[in-house]
Amino acid sequence: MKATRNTAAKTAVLEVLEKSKTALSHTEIHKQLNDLCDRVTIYRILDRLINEDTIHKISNLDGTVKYAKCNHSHQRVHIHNHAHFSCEKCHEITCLETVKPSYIMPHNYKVNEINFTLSGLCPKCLNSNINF
Amino acid sequence: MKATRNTAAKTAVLEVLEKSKTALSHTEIHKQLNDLCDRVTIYRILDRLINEDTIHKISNLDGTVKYAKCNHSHQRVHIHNHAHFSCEKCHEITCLETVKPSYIMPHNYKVNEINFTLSGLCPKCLNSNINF
DNA sequence: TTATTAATTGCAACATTGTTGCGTTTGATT
DNA sequence: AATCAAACGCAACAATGTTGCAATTAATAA
Repeated sequence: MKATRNTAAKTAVLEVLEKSKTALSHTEIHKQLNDLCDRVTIYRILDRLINEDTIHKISNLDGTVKYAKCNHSHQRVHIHNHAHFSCEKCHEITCLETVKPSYIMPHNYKVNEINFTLSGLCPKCLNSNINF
Repeated sequence: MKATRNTAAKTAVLEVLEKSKTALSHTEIHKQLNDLCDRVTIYRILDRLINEDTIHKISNLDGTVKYAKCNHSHQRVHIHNHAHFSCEKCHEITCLETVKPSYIMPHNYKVNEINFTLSGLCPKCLNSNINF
């Protein structure tokens, strides 16, 4: 495989994702970096980080794509099959690392990966709705 | 609510989706209609069909968006919370109407909708892999 | 430290997907 | 047949992602 380098831009992208509690879109990352590097460069860095298994990509119900740092802390083999929550009000996406769905598949399907996204109201927005 | 009309284009779009065993993208529908109507018209028809609850929209892991006819046959109240299977080889998306995941959520989240997509190999592609 | 070289970057151009405004056409109703 | 709002086509635009290429730079060896 190709050697991969640590560049200022890559470090900065990773730092932004590390600091964020929620998954971020390409545009959000670009804004936070404040023209440190080109739009295209960010796409390429995100691709590299995904290949390195440092971040993962989340496709939301509404078609938006977000990125989040992987949590490798507890497993030796990293599995992406956790759930994501997408808030309908604030549009934040959070990883629900502890939520793992169980399900029964029909025969003759080979499942390699699952994507489980729930949407509704996150705790923050749920609380601010109490006054309704 | 606004009155909705039956037009040639709407009938044709619905027919294409009815005949298809798998979910189709906007582009795929457009090609099948063979310039019966404008690209934009198809987007508007799809929006209307979703509002009428005749079809549903599926966002795939890779960011592609597909549409499929709803199966209203057995329930009085139609629920979209079934799973979808996305084949990594032929890229077809099929509705797994019988697969409903069970899961345990953390407190303080209000779940309104769920999206459960599994990817891997569909029965067709799994069989053609036997010779490997 | 300097030279080497392949990975990375910036820029421009392009592709795809989806949206909006507006004048025209058309389906359903009277 | 007349009415009129829904639906349409077209042009223009916006957002998101990709590609080719020349210039720059990080990591390695000399």
